[in-house]
Amino acid sequence: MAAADRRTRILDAAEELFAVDGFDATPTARVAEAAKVPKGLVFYYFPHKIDLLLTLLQERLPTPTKDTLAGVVRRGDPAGSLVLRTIIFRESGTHPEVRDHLRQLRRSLVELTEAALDQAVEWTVAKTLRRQAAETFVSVMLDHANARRAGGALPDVQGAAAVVALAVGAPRLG
Amino acid sequence: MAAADRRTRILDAAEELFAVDGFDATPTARVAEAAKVPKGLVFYYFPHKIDLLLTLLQERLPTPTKDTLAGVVRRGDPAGSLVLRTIIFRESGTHPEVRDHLRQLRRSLVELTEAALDQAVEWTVAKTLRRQAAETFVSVMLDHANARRAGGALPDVQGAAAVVALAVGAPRLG
Amino acid sequence: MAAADRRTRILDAAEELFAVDGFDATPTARVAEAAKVPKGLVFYYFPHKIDLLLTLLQERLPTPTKDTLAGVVRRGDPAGSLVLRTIIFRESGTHPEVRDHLRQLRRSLVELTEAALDQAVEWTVAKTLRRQAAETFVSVMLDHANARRAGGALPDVQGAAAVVALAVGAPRLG
Amino acid sequence: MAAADRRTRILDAAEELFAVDGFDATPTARVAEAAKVPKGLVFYYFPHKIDLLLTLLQERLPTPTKDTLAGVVRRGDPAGSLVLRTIIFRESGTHPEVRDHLRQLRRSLVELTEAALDQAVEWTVAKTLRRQAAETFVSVMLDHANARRAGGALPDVQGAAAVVALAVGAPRLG
DNA sequence: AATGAATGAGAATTCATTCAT
DNA sequence: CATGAATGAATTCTCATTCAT
Repeated sequence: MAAADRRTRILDAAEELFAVDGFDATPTARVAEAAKVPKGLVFYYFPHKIDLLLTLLQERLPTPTKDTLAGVVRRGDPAGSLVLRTIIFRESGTHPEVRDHLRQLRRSLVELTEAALDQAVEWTVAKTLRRQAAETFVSVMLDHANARRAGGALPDVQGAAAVVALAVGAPRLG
Repeated sequence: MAAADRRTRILDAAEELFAVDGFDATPTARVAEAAKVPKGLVFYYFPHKIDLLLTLLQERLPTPTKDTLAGVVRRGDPAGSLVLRTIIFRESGTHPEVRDHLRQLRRSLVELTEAALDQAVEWTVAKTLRRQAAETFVSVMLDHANARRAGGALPDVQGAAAVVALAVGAPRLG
Repeated sequence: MAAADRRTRILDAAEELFAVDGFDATPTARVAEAAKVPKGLVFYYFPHKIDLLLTLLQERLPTPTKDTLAGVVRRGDPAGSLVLRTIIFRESGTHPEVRDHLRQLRRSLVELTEAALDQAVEWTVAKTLRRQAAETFVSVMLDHANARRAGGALPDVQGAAAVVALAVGAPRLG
Repeated sequence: MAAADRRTRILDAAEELFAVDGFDATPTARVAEAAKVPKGLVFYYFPHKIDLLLTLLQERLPTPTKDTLAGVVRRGDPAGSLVLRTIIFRESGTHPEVRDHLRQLRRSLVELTEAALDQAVEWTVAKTLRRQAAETFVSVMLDHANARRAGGALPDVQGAAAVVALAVGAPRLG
């Protein structure tokens, strides 16, 4: 219990710090400090630094769902795990395992969006257009997540939803 | 001129290495090695490592032009400076100066796209829609550049162009 | 008895691992793992790592016997491990107890060899020569054991036996 | 010059410490300290700890010569440390390069001893016996060096020389 | 008696940066 | 101007040992 608790605290700290400062720029010592555990304990649970990142991805990155999508459109924000996606973006260029997660995330988002489009319109949308529309929207979602990390002005996800809806002739998307 | 040449070689090497491995993961020694100059010379021209990155941004990141946009739509590829944008994305979360560059890049791309939309359609597009359409397209462009660095499947920029064109009622965009 | 069993398994594992990888290069955790006991138990029975080695010395290093010697000569191999084990100790040459054991082992091997020589020849060998011959042979035995760890070509123990036998004028030694 | 000097001091310190305490038991920090250079400099010249050992091997391990052998026999001591140095290498029996050096050293010592035997006796010694005699003597030399590290009683190298000489029928060896 | 979580003192190694020449 | 030797703070990781339960 205390044990699980401390492991959790370590992951919490890592998530926060990796998102803010980046994986490479975050010494394990700082993770330990933020988690208020001794340095050795971090390596007890996560023998290599990269294991922290991988564990975060495996245990905390939820598979996108219909709700995810709805949340994105409604609030312009991909629900809870935005922080983790932030991390994914940053590190995917460097760590292959992370890259795979990103690839998968994109694919499942596209599929989900296609399904959402199908439900949103009453008529049949041409396959190609549907795919293009879905990919466009997913790009905006990902760009949004990425921009949030990068700290610039955030793209307007709802606006994109409107644009895409118009393109497929639907009144609204979501 | 030999001097200018060596300085250029250093920047070339830095650009390449930063793009591939990331800024933090690239020791200055490796830049020197790749540029075939002595290590001391790198610090002679760029007293601090970050100066390499900043100089790259200032001297080599072109302001987007109409041609940029045309190139993106036509070839689905943001012209020459993709590499630098790669760097921008990766480092923007960590280095404030870099973040500013990214912000500016996005803004000028949006403005440019709005202008392009105006030219592409014969009638007047509602301001809000035009802005949303432009932002959507810029998101796709940036997502494309980012995805290229991350190494996943590349989003379909031309498809996005088609979607956006449809949304604003234009036959084609570009 | 379960207890005795587990203690034995720990010593077995330690002996094997120390012989193969060396004392310093073998973490106690690996001993525990190899013995299939929890890590804490190793320290329960052997409060300090060195105690593993010392116990091995005291409980498992048999006093060399005539049979030992015969085995060495006949098979060119230090029967089962007697000498091989000495290698273990050499590792921690800094530890006084270990050094003492090693010294003693050498002495008793020399004495044994002298006795063997006496039996092998029918006439009396000069004391000095006998001692020199015995020491020579013991050196070869120990060098053999050492070389085995180091992984090089093994010295020819039987050849050495022949040489020594010739020197003291005996037809054969062993 | 100052540079070469400091590099030399590092190697001197390493040689001394490795011989006394062993390779594994000697932190690079202690080498630096003994050489009176900053820790970083050790890694500047020898990027990995093992390089210290390898360099010692390549630069300081002389090929054994006739004089070596004579010294060994005459003073019962491996002239200056030739063999003593080999002990260093035995430490890191896991490193292939080190093992190779050790193997080679043994071989060249055996060859040298065979040549010495040929010169020492007037008649022809049978090939097999000569080889056995040489190997025996080399084993004693190596065991001597080893025992020195272990700190026990030193085997009598001159006695071994006498034994070997007797075996091949020569009055004296060396 | 038994154990696995916890700890912290090192260990090797990296690297931006300085500076004497 | 140019350079490569020099530096030391920082970083990841290891492991013997302790101890609460």
